[in-house]
This record gives sequence, structure tokens and C-alpha cells, in this order.
Amino acid sequence: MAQKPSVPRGTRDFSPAEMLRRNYIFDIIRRTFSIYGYLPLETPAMENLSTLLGKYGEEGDRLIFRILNSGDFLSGLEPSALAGADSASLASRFSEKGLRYDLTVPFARYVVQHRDEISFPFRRYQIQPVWRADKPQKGRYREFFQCDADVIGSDSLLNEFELIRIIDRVFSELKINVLINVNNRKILAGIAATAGAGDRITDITVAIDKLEKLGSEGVRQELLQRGITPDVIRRLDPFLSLRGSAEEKMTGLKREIAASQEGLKGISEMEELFSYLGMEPSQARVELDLSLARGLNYYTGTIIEVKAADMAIGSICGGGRYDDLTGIFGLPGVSGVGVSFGADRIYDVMLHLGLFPEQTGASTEALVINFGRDELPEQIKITAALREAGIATELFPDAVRLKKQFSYADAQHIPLVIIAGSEEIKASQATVRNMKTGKQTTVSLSALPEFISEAKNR
RNA sequence: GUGGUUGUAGCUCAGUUGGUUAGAGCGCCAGAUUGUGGCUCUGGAGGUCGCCGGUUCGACCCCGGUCUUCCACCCCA
Repeated sequence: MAQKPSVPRGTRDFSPAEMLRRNYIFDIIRRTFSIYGYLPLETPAMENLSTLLGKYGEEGDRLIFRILNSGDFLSGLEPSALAGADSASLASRFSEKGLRYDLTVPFARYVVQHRDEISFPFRRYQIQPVWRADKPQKGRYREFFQCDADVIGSDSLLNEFELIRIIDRVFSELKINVLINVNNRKILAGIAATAGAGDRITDITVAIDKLEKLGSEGVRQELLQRGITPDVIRRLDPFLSLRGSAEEKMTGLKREIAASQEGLKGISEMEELFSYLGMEPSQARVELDLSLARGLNYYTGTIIEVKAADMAIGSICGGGRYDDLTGIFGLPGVSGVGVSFGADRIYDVMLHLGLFPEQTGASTEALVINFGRDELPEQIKITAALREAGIATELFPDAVRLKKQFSYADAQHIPLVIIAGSEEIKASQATVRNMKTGKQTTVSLSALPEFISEAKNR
């Protein structure tokens, strides 16, 4: 064999067995989105770079896959321009399209572009792959599927509430134990402002986000490294040590950030959200986590993150509210909120914890044995009759040894095998073998579809 | 993007301080069983030891590069 073929780094093939399991996940997510009134939408794999760039922060821009322009993009270029050697500015002459990095920004673009056709609030769901030029690791791929549900054109916290209901329902149907953490960007802004460093909110939140991992001393170090003054860090201290239930934390917070309008707004939003959550309790624990800062640059209010309780693989679902994403595309004043399920990580979690049901999705229910030319007309008829009755049926394409045909049924986990050789056909009968029990039953051809239907329901 | 790590049969992995024909288990194929899978027994096929180059009389083993895997940082689903 010549050089073995392969797929690019960080991308994968999905075998039929894997696809059946993946579809099990997608089906549950899709069904749940649909029950909450979300409508399907798809957008192109590639977007103009002007749509993508500047939406995800500096790091995000770096991770966008760029598509080379078609044609001879070097033709108009002065050799001296190449000597200038600024690859970033040169790149804009070679490339004006990129692969989508998430589903939220293309959605915002869609909403602005089609605003006249949309009645608000607009709820859409979208299940498609996204691409990131990250260095792959376990649970981190360069091509992966996101399952997004967003509502745009409504400020109501009821949307947040329902999205958390969706998260809870999806994961309880998938049998994954999760922790749902929520926080609010306005609270984080209020904390930064109270500490006297409102302009350093990004550095402060990124550091605070590492509280769980580094501990409070580690966070102080991180803050120092990011150039936050010891003075400010000292004033941040009370926030790092807030404990207790959501209510208790918020009571403490209200005292601390009373001077920040924005912070108080954030707290009242969270109070409203938690009051809704009290009306319809979740199966999963929903916690107010003041150290939660994750999320893309564009989040402005609620932020949500979901982690698997029984496996460390990073977040498997995340989301939040963005007040001005459409503003960047020329439609200001429209707020949206959404969540995104990471199908690939959910798959990894379920595989690791053995949570997939034994039979995931469709596969062949009956195999008709091929005996050769003389019996073939009858076998074709049998196959057709079974399919007509809604039974997933295969006719073995080659008249090879029975041993081979039975091994195939065994390997494919086909539960029933239909044997209709010359003997059976003469008597207008067929023998049905149950591959699990080994039990064989002879039935008349006319009663066969009904017999199989009953057999498969047992 | 920075630093590290991995790569031997379809799969999981042995192996050699550099020395003739590189092994096991599982899987696959064939036979024992010419209309019956899963169990058992017997036999068989399958490897340019990730790729390219270097050192050497000689490289799967040493060196360099490259691709891939995984890990940490970063960031995220």
C-alpha cells in the first residue's frame, strides 16, 4: 500500500456505529428545542471575514480558519509588499472568507440581513459543525458540532429561565449528571467598578475565573501578573470569599456593590431568574457562581456554563445574553440570549460513562437469506413485503454459503434471519430464526410480515 | 501560538545496550460442519516498525526534520 490516507489534524471520521450514537444525542436535543418552540436554521460553513473578525476577541481571531481566495491572488502584488513581511496585513489580500467559529455570530448576521422577514422574538435552533484552529487535545477538536438555541428580540429573563429548563431536560434525558453555573456580566462589571478598576474588567474576570483551579492566592498572583494594583486586589477580596446559596451571595453582594448601578441591575436580574427557577425546580443543581466569567467577548448579561458532574472534560454546554451583537451588523438595540451544546464532548462523556442505550437508532431488523437463482424471485418478494410492512430488511446480495450469511447477521446484530429455501417455498412457508435465542419458527409466507412485526416488538 | 509526549499487523500492545527470517492476544480468512452465526479445535493471510533524510559495515532501535496522538499553558464546546 502506498502512503496511508488520513484526515487533517483535529478532524475525525464517524463510523456508522458512532453516527447512530451521535444521532441519538442530536435527536434528543433537536426534539427538546422543538418542544420549546425553536425553529431550525442553517447558515453556510464559510462567512466573510468581515463578519467573523473582531467578535471573539484577539484569541478568537487567531483561531479562525481562513480560506484562500480563488484565482491568482498574488498577481497584483508588488514584490516589495512581500518584503514588508507583516503577515497579518498581507493575509487580508489573500483571504476574505473564513470557516465559521461558532453559530451565534452567523445567526446575528442572519437576523440583521433578514430583519424584514422575521417577527420578533425570534427563536431558532441550529445544529452544525464549527471550526477552530486550536491545538487539539482530548475533548478539543478542530471541527466539532454545536447545537445552539437562541432567542433574539426579547429582554425577558423568562428566556434565560427556559433555556436552563432546556439544558436540564436534555441532560436528564441523556442521563448525564450536570452542574449548571450561572453568573451575570453586569455583576462582574459592578465588582470591578467597586474595586476601582472598571476599565480592567477583562483582566479581572479572566483571573477570577481561575478561582476554582488556582485558589484565592493563585488568583491574586494572576491579578498581579496582569498588572492589577495590590490596592485593587485587596478590594476584590470580599468577592472572592462570598459563599452560600444564591440568595445569600446576592444579599452579601448588594451591600458590597451598592454604589454600582450596573452591578445592582445584574443582581436584580439574577434574583428574577432564580425566582423563576424556584417555580419549576430543575433536576440538576443550578448555582450562582460569581467566579464564572467564561464566555465569548460579546456577552453582556447572564452567562451560563454546564459541566459534567462525573467526568472532567471542560464545559459541555455554555451560553449567555448578548445585548448588542446585531448592533455590530447595523441593527442596534436588539438583545438576544442563547445556549450551545457541545455534541462532541457530550458524546465523549456518554461513551466514558457508558450511558448510551444498547440499541441506538435504526439498524436492519431482518436478513433474508440468498439461496441462489432458483429461489431468488420468492426472496425478492419476501423482502419487498417486509419492507412494505415497515420492517428494515436486507436481502443478502450474494448466494454464498449460509455460514457466511449467518455470520454477517451476527456481526451486524441483525436480530432475525428469514430462511426460505426450496423446501419452504414449495410449502409457501419461511423459517424465521431468532439470532439471540436460536429459536426457529416456520410460518406461512402470507403471515410472515405480521409475525416479524410482532417478533420485533418483543 | 509556547513547552513536552506518542506512533510496531485491522485493534490492544510486547520487543531489541544498533546485528540474519519482528512477536502475542483479539479480529479476519479457510477447514472440521456442501441449508444455519455465537462455543471449541486445526491451518492461513496480513508489517517498507508514521513519513523523509542523516550517522553507521549494518537502523524498528541513535540523530535531525515533518506529520499524528495525548498533556500543560492559553483559550474554549
